Amino acid sequence: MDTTQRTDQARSADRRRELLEAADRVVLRDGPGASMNAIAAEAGITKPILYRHFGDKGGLYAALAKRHTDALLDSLRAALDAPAERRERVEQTLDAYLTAIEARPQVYRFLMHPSEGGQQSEGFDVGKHSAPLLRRMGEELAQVIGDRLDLGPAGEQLARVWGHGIVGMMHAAGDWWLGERPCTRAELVRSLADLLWGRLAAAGDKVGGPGF
Amino acid sequence: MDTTQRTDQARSADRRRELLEAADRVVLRDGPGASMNAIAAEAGITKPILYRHFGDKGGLYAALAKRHTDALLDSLRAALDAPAERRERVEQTLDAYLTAIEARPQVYRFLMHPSEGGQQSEGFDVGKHSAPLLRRMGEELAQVIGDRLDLGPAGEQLARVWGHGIVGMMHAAGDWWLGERPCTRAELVRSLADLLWGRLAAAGDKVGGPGF
DNA sequence: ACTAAGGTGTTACCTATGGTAACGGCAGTT
DNA sequence: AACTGCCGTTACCATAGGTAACACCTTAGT
Repeated sequence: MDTTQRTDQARSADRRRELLEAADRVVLRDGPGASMNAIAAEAGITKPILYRHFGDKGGLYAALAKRHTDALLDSLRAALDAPAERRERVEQTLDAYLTAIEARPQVYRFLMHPSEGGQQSEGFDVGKHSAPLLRRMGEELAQVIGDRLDLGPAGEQLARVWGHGIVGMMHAAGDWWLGERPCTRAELVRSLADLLWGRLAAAGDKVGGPGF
Repeated sequence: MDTTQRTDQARSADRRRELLEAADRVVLRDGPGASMNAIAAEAGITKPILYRHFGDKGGLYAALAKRHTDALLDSLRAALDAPAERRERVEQTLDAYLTAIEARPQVYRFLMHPSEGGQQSEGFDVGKHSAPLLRRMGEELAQVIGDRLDLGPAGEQLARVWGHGIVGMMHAAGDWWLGERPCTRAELVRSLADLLWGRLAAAGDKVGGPGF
């Protein structure tokens, strides 16, 4: 009986992984607009099985998103925990994120602002995934900041604001960069780190201008 | 003949505005998942007319988004151009943005991460709108920064990176804040401005910690 | 060997939605 | 009176998400 359940569960888990991998391929190929039918076809089966495994499309996409999100967060954590001075760590982390989105843009386009790829203008309610990743990254960063920096009495809150703010900065800049490729990754990293290091505040007004 | 065309055009424009206002009401009520049927019903007409006016759902939503986007950008420009010193302006701008999203969260949820509201998990390809607003804000800010700050040879590029980065920071932090309300708007503004002013870089390590 | 359970898989169907075709009517112009 | 141009309708199509009902196969227990 134990063995039965174990084997059953194991097979089910295996199947689930297979299905997720098929879904992954399709999403990577067709974009986030991929239909359940297409995914099922790629997996060599039909829709109802997908629904039995994942409940609904949101469930499938959530499972898919979780995979990549976890992977990305791991790589970011590694960069954040590296033995180096602060500026170096920040740059490493930014670079890790940008490297990831550069290597597999489709994946991260899917995670961030879903419905975009795909020839069809169809779609579904994918907004649910974007938030989770950004939020998780924000909270994670906030944790690190709050743990390691001495920010005074309201430090906890400050850390959270900064965590989400920095993640948002990274995300938006990365997204824009991925679309226009106006510079190298290293330059982007430097520019963002400079921003975080207060260079905006320190910069001088342009001569003759109205000041800023 | 002239009069004819003029009156026809005028009536058409009026109608278009009416339709947009109806769509606005529905989107505000039902979220971005609002169906074309619902919008048509609210306007007291049927679908084909909407399609004649806006082409497709994307067109309608684009028109809708443009309205709000323009309005928001105006208010941001005003804050950015106010006669005050730099820090003050930055805070004013952040505050203007946050005030706007606080006053009409539904609108900005629609503009930013579309498909989210609505009881249905239906949706359509709204990802197209999010980008435009963020991008436009980013470019606008980049312009201001590039125009007024002396950033050396690569200043142009730096300004663009910063523009998009800051906008992303504002967006993500605002979004998170709107969801959790962990502090007052003024506190959030101060925290973000502090971040921009390099307080992250300047903060001391926590005693006993591994450093950051 | 027979049965019960729980997984896999199918076909066929329902519903809602974006989108369109074909039609009719109502104004003003010529 | 005929023409043009917009408003508006009903009816329809295609596609996508999601579900019901049914069949199969493997394994456990009797």
